[in-house]
Parts: sequence; C-alpha cells; structure tokens
Amino acid sequence: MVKKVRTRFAPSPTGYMHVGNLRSAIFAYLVAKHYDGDFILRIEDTDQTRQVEGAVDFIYDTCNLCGLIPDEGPLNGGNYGPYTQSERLETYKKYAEQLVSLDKAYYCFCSEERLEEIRKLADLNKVPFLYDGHCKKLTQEEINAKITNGEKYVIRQKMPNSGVSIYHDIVYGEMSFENKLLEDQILLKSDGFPTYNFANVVDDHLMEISHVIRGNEYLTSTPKYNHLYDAFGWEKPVYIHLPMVVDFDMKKLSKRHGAASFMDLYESGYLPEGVVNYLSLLGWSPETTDEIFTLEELIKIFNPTRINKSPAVYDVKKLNWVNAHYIKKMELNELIKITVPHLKEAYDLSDKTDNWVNHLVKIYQNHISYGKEIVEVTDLFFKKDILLDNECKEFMKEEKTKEVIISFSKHINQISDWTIDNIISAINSTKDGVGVKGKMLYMPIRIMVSGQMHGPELPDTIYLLGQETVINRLDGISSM
RNA sequence: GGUCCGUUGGUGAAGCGGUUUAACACACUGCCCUUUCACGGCAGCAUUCAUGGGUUCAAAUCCCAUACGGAUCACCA
Repeated sequence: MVKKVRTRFAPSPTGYMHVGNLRSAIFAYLVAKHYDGDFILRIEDTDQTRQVEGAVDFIYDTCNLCGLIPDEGPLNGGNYGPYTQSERLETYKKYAEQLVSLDKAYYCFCSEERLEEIRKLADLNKVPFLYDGHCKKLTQEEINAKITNGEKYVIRQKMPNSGVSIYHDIVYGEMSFENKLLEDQILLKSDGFPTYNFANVVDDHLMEISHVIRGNEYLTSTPKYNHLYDAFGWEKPVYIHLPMVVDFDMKKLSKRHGAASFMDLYESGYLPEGVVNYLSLLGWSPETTDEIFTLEELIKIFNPTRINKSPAVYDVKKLNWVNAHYIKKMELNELIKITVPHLKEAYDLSDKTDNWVNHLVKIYQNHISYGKEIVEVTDLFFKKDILLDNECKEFMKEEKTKEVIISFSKHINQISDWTIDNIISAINSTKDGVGVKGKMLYMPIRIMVSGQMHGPELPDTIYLLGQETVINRLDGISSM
C-alpha cells in the first residue's frame, strides 16, 4: 500500500503574508492535490515575542481567497491536532526528554553570558561559532542538583562531529554536508517552548507529512533535521526545497519594494486567481508553453520535478499581464466590485449616477490590469483642465486638425439629446464636412477631449465626459 | 570567514549530450484588424548560453577552476 501524500503549509502567525510564503503554500497545496493527498495548515507560533492578534484568521482568509483550502488545520480540525504549536508543548517536552534518555540529547545550563563569550572568541579567531558542548560532560548528580536548584536549562541535541550527511532533494538533487559543521542545536528553549528546528520535525513526523515543501533557506539545516529523524528512528520525508523569490536586484523580496504582501495586492484589486496563477510560475514551469491556468488545471499538471533551482524574480509587470487576462474575462458586475470602491476613494462621485460609473468601468475593462489602476487611468474624467504632452502637441500640428476640432465643436454644440448615437453622428458630420477620416479624424478629437492619444472607445469617452466638458475642452483649440 | 546554492536576450524563462542556425512569455518595433484607441492576430528582436580550461566524434547541456550574485551559520522561523 502506498503511503498517502500529505503536505503542510506552516506559517508563523505574523499577520502578514508575503507572496513568497503564499507561493510555498501554493506549491505545497499543488503537490498534495496532484497526488490526491491532504494539505495541512499548521501554525508555528513557538516564538512568543512575535504573536499577532487575529493572525490565524488572516492566514485562513488568505488561503480561502486563493482556493487553498486546508484539509486539516487549527480552525477546521483533523485527526492529528492540535495544529497550533503553542498547544503542543507537552508533546515536544516529552519527545525532547525521550531523546535525553536515549542519550541523543542533553541538558544545557549555559548562560547567555557564557555563550556570548564563546561567540566573541569565535569571532575574534574568525572561526564559525559552534556551541562547545560544555554541558555534555555534566554528571547526572550535577544535572539533578541544578534542576532542583531551579536553574534554567535548554535541551540540546548531540550531533556527530565527523562524517558526512547526505540527503536527496527533489529539486536540488544530492546534497552533502560535513557533520563537524553541525552544532548541538537547541531543541527546547528555556521558556519550555521548542525551537522551530525541533517542533518542525516532531510535528512533521506526528502529522505524517510525506513531502516537506519549504524555501531553500532550509537547505543547509536539513541535515540537522535528518539527524533528529535518525535519533528517533523515524522515516524521513521527501524534501522539496523551493528556490527563493527575489526582487529585480536579486535581493530577497521585502515589504518596501511594494506589492510583496498578498493582502496589499488583493486590496489593490488583483484577483486571487491571477495572483495564484502568476505565483505558480515562480520557479516552476509546465511542460507546455501555456501560462494561464486555473487551480484545477495546475493540480493536474503540477510536477515538482520541474521546479527550478535558480532564484525566481518577482516581476510585477508579468503579474499585471497575467492578472489583466483575468480582468478581461470577468463579468462586469464583478469588475465593478473591485474598481468602484477605489474610484469612490479617489474622486467625488456624488454627482454621478450608478449607470455612469458602471459605464466608465466597462469601457476600461480592456485597459487595466488590476482594480485600483482604474483610478489613474480615468483621471481625465475628474480633473478640470487637461494638459497636452509633446506627442499630442506634435500631432496637433498636422494639417486640418484644427479644422476638425472647430467643425466637431460646432456639431457637438448642436446636439440637444446627449446620446452616443448623436455623438457618432457629430463625428460623421465632421468627417463629411472637413473631408478627413480614420486617424486624422479621430485623433485630434481624442487629443483635445482627453489629452491622450490612447484611451478607450472615443464616442463612449465623449458621452461620459458630458456635453459641457467636451465643449469647454474643444474650445481650447482657439488658444493654440 | 566556513558551508551550501545559483549564473541562458532589455526582462522572466524553456532546454539537461546530437532533432537548437536556443522554445515561449513580458517589454519593444513593424504590419493586419478596428473610420480612432485598446483588445486580438502576425512578424522582427541572443550566430549564442558569466569567464577560462577539460571530457567527447559532438556541450548551453558533463567535469574542474575563476568571477559575480544569493542563502545559511540564533534560546527567529
């Protein structure tokens, strides 16, 4: 019988979801579902100094929005709970002590000050700092005495100091490390909490995680985890280390570089499908040349052996392109939901009807790549005066452009019933009157009315601008 | 500093020993469509895969150095 595939996403509850983290979640989800397995959500809150209120809900919200529904987790339960590490303290303590009785770990009473000293010494000699195993030599009596004395202690794992550790990673292949570089790592902190290093291994084993999917910053610490598995005699999981997500300057993605948080993207009117689709392409590529996928399609085609080793650059332009695909396919009323709030925030819409606003959104559907972008792109509808840039001014030097405007202005003035049809008629009358058509007809009007050479459908634009504004803007021709 | 990982065009990224005069996409340029704009379609855009050696009949693909970039060395995760 084949073991069931179980993967996990194990974030710290910081109340902030970086796209790099989300990408790990997506890959973990895809691996699980591709093999018809389970996707588990586990909260790694072993650092008490970094607790954030409501962070668990936040993580669930993000997963739900993206369609990464956990089969098990702190809110929806499961047979391997609890799924929050701070609720599993007894378990870690038990296993840490078991390791001590197995002589694979030991109590360490070294003070911060002593550690600081050897650290300084190591620095001075320019050698890497490694704990010196000072407390390994303590006798049982000494240990008992210190404990009854109430001295604070941690539990450290005994690491081999010779030989080589080798493991296989799906992405990076054969990895080998010298054991003498491994430190006697701390398993249980003096506050009774486990370290990530320990909790992670214990939980992955207890929760029967078959595939560990995480960032490649863990590549070098994986041998330590393997020694833990060996010490307990546990079966090791399959490792899939993901290439780092970096910025254009090859630096690790940071908040500052904008748009690195999923919620920021979401609030800016990016669609979760679009973001998930784009993120799935960060460090992974399908066998075909397609780039647009639904989650279901991704589940079908996702193959972890096609994950790349080199860092994946987070490219907002490409994200925009992917997201624009989804924007174009949206139902208008859905698009309205993610654009109008931004319009309301940026502009005074009190004198506009719902029809007007909806119409505006509609003509920009093919022009924006995320919801909030509608604000910058529609400012010509809300500002009083428009300024022509050099390209526009150059165009207006062409023959007959002024004639077109003067004629068009006249026809616009004569419209008594402001409809798109009548606006089209005015354009056609201008065409006949001046004797120009195509670009030489439309472009001068577009420029004078919108201040741009690019924009949505012209009759609609004029209609939404309103007769008075259009007449005023066309009048600007007299001063040119 | 030790250890580990990476390096293909303006950008992302396929390719993993011969079918490659290096896919595809973003961006850019040109054409077509559209009486304009956008969408869409088509075409152009690396004689070359960080550099230097080596292995081979054959290398972007394997090996070794060098350079550059990054990660990691915590009672953080």
